Amino acid sequence: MEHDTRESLLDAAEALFSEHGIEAASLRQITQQAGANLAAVNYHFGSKDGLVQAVFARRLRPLNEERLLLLGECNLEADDAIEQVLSSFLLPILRMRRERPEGIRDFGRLMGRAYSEPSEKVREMVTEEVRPSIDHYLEAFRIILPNLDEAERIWRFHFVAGAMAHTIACNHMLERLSGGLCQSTNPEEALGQLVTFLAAGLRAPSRTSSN
Amino acid sequence: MEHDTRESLLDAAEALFSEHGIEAASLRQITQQAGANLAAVNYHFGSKDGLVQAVFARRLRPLNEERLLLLGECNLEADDAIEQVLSSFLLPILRMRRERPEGIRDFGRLMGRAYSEPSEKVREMVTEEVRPSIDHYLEAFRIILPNLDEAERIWRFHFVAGAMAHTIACNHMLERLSGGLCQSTNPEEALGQLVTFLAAGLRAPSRTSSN
DNA sequence: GTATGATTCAAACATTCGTTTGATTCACCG
DNA sequence: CGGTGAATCAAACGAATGTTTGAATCATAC
Repeated sequence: MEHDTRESLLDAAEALFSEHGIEAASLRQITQQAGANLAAVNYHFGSKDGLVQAVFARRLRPLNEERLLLLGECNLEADDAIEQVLSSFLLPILRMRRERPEGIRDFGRLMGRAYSEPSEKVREMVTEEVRPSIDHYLEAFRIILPNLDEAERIWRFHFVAGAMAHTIACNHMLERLSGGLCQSTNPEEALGQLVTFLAAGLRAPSRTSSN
Repeated sequence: MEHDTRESLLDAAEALFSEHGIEAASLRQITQQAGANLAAVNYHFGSKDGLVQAVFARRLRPLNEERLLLLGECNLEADDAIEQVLSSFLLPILRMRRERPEGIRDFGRLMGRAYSEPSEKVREMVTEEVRPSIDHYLEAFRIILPNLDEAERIWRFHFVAGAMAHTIACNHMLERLSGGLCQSTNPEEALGQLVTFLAAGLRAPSRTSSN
């Protein structure tokens, strides 16, 4: 089973990156939690940077594929096209936090933090991994928000991404703020609240155009 | 001028925390940029943690004072009460990024990242510094958004904070996304876009209540 | 001018980091 | 069985981290 150590390293790295941050998680912690030798990371991934990249790529590729799949199923001319597009964007990553082989849960937090990572190397890595998906969504926005000018569309897409990232990365704050009243780990609840809020924001009249 | 070194250390730490992250900015970088001796940080602040706390406290105290001052000036029964409250919340930190003694510019990015800091110590430090301000805003929300139930109000306040934090922390991404079309460093422009979007989101009908 | 306390300084402290090395173990095929 | 390459291992590498130390320097007041 050569794959076992590789996967164990990715799982441990994902969990520890999520909990302590990328820089603060040491290779010694990671390899110990994975039950592997210290040198295993450099053997399998070349370096810590290689490990970081692999951690993101493992989840981001299928994540963006699922997004684009759902986006393709949206009816962009329906009355609720905005809600459909938002759901296709938000649902895949929200679901990630609850489902399947346990480890995926951590990736949400890690991903929510990735946009504002201090390390430029990490930010560029993530940005380039997400960019093609972003371009498709901006294109969809041009169809479902024709009354906005291009700058407004980009601003509002930025806000959508911000609310999503904050919801995912800062669930601890939401729960403390609400005294447990709001549970951001429940994907259906989080999705509903997000879509309602963001769809209304996207529908706000243009600040410049007459229409 | 005993204050000179203290302030220089705070300025350098603020800039380097903002650029490289709190953990990645070393005391040697900080003291060198401040023109001080390596031991100066431990002398003036006791430890690196003490320095971090001082960096946040220096800006957060006046920031929250200004927020509450502006909030007190809002007419919560006016038609545009929502816009007024949002402006009072967003404007102070957006202005910080452009104005005054140079260093403040960096604090926005640092603050935008603070909510999702990996270090729990830092997060709690910032949370406790901001909490009283948050409580006042939640109270204002109860007045201007009476049709929502409490959970919805907290969710939406969370989204407001998220869009703001993302706008401040990830301006680089907005500019790259738009090819320079959107300039988040312009506080008036950013405020206008944010308020338009967020006010519409806050006005979305309740998902549960009948009204 | 000299004494006192605050401040600065160069140097070293013990840890920890990511990475490398070279030997050892393992699985698999001829 | 013997051999070949992948995989794992303990050990050490050099560099960087936050912190501490004790002497040197400064400003201030008597």
